[in-house]
Amino acid sequence: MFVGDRYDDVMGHGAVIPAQDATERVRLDADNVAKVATTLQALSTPSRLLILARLREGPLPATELAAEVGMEQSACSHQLRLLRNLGLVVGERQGRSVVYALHDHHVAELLDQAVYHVEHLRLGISDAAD
Amino acid sequence: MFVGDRYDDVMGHGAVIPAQDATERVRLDADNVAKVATTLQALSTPSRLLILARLREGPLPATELAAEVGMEQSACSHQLRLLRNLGLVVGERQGRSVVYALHDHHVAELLDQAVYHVEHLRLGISDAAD
DNA sequence: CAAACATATGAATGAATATTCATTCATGCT
DNA sequence: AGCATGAATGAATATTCATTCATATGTTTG
Repeated sequence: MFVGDRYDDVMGHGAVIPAQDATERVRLDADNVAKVATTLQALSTPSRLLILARLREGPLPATELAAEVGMEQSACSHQLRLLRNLGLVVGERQGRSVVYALHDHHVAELLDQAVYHVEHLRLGISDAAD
Repeated sequence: MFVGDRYDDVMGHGAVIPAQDATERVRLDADNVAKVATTLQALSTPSRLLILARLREGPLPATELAAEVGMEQSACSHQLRLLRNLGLVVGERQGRSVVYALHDHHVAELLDQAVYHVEHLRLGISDAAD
């Protein structure tokens, strides 16, 4: 399993700017696609979305987190590992607990943007399977 | 329920969420979650991402589209149906062809934002399965 | 109408993955 | 040390889902 490690400033404008002025195109080459897809997959399930959304409001120990999103501890832990491996959340041990939090503001914004745009789509979700 | 507080840089990552529209908070109730998750799932696979990314640059008839993203016609059609059902793309018949395009600017922006944030995540993708 | 082209569909298969159960590991308390 | 709590793990199961093959529907042109 390989990972390109340096995506620092792929887009070339050293500062954080809203991407809405799309001067730089979406530009998805084969490399990026896999990475983007994999990461977005983390947001593609209700359980993980709930976890992230909850953490969006602030850090929380694992057990409380599981309780709040209505999952079994084990199931939640599995999903947290996934999110951890993807670098979306971080867990810090504090006594008996491990307090989880979003990794950084990009995760938070990604969440916000995703929810915002999805909410504003005229989506006729019918998704009659495949 | 502590829902609703701000994410006042609890982590110390210097992340004060700008959010283009502060009135629209993340607010994910059980209803929304499913919809958001379902929609984001459309972006969670390389094939569909490629399709959307290509359409992001302009409309295209189905066959050309399939060719450009390197998929079989059938597979591409299946994915297009999915995207259609989700309201992310639209297809308009023009003679023999059906020309596909992104549904609206929200889809385009969702794509941009997703790619932008994912690119800027220090993600240690290792995802050692589940 | 027939032939050729363009797209959609259905069934089937295989891979990926979310969940549960049982167990283990780690930490704190008395 | 012994016990209780919190979290992670592995194996097993069930579900979800992307792709392929074969076929159907639709559309234009000869």
